[in-house]
Amino acid sequence: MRKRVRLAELQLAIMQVLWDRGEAAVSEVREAIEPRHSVAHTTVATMLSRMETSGYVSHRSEGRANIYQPLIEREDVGQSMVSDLTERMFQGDRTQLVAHLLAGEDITADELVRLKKLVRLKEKELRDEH
Amino acid sequence: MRKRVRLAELQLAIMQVLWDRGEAAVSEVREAIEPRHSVAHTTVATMLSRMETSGYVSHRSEGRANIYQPLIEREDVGQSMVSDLTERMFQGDRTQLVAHLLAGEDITADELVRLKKLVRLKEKELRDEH
DNA sequence: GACGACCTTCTACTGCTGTCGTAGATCTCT
DNA sequence: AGAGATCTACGACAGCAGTAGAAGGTCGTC
Repeated sequence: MRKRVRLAELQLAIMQVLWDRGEAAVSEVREAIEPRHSVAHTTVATMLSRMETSGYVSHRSEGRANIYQPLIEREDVGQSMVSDLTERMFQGDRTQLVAHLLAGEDITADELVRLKKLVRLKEKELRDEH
Repeated sequence: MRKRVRLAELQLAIMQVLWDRGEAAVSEVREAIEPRHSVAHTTVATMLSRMETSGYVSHRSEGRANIYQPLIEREDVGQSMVSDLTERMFQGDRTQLVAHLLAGEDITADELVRLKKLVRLKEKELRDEH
């Protein structure tokens, strides 16, 4: 059982970059998050440094630059955050979560098909476990 | 379009009580959240007072006590928070969200059935819109 | 009419997140 | 060698969430 991780806004954006690329220098991270989060270079550096303290990333030094790598996995964090929301907002009722998801106005027929597939797949998986 | 609301841990716990009961005095709220959040009476009072400033609740005074009521709706907050997570964690891909939900180990066959029903219902709803 | 129980309001402190500026190291190009 | 660009490291500060003590009002009951 991995421990629960809850990442805040900017931290998550930064992690996404690291997950996408495997590793990245501070300036790469900064550029990558630029569209949504327009912050100074030092802001990113500070964040990364703190995230290292928290055990989320590690770095090695390459020339003058620090290259950061993720230490936690995207899948784990994703699952943590979904469970977390389910518990806090819907008292653990997963169907509630999905209900709210579907209530979002702009859901497409195509998405619904994919969702059904996901559920069917999981059903099969459950059956095969015995 | 209602505005996005993101509630933190304790605040959400407090809102849940108000949603469940329609309204509640500080001490009621405190008792209700006790199991998960064991905090002083004044902590709850402070929180509620700040939440009033943020426009999440309002209160009227009944005798010596303040009775608080929710000003935001459970449904709206639920949807806000789901959208928010979907965007921040899964780049808006809702199927990803569900995939992670299903990856939680302890999902039951019964839940899967209910999920399928939800999706089918939504499909029907979409079709009927034309 | 005084006591204790119960409430609110005010004030304050901690820790986390976000945000940078400044200082100083280093590389790179002319 | 000197000028710029680029990086890190450090320190600072603001805002929000959580937490609660102290001070002071109000109510019921002997």
